[in-house]
Amino acid sequence: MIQPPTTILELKKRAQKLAGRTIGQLATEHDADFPEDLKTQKGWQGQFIERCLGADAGNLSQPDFRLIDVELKTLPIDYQGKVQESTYVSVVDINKQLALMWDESVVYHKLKHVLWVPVAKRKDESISQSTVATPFLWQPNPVELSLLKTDWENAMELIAMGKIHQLTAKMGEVLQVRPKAANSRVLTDSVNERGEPSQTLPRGFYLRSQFTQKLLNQNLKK
DNA sequence: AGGTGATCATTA
DNA sequence: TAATGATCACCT
Repeated sequence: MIQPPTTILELKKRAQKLAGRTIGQLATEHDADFPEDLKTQKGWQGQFIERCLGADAGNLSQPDFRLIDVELKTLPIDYQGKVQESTYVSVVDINKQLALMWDESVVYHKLKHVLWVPVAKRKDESISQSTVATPFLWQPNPVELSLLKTDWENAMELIAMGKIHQLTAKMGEVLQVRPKAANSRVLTDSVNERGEPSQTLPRGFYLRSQFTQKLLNQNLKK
């Protein structure tokens, strides 16, 4: 078990050591097995990198590194540096009675400081051949923060109005809401437009890949 | 049941 | 082919 990093600098140093290494090399060092592909182990890579860096939040709704309040996100890219997928952030609170403010939200707490770990992979390449690119720490600038806050507030307002059925993945400039469940038949408690108890498919907040692509590009320029 | 880690796979 | 909607594994 790797100890959690106690300072940002320590985390940064650990992360930088991963750059240029393949997942196969890291798995050997950490005595870990890796799956053939991610079809049935979609979260394996993210959890493996967490383990490599000493993340300690488990599945609590908190940033991964609790001592320093930093969230870890792996970012799937190709060898041209193109982001391959959106980034899951957290579940959507569909049945919270009190209306939360942005500053108190899980989304804000997780995104206010993120260690991005880009992992490059070719489509026909095995997991073990995937290569960690250059990890970078990110804190949203005022513009980014404003975009996130607006998207979050718009989504939460619809939910508070009982109009979650109107909430689609097409909404949100940088932060969207999409299903987040074992399958499409799963239901969770909600409240409808008349304020009556209801049920709906669980949803999650996701960062659009166009947004994370910009973060990656900005970091390359530095 | 509902969080974590996400990517898969079909649609538009 | 990008984006949306669906799904997989593990944990508490």
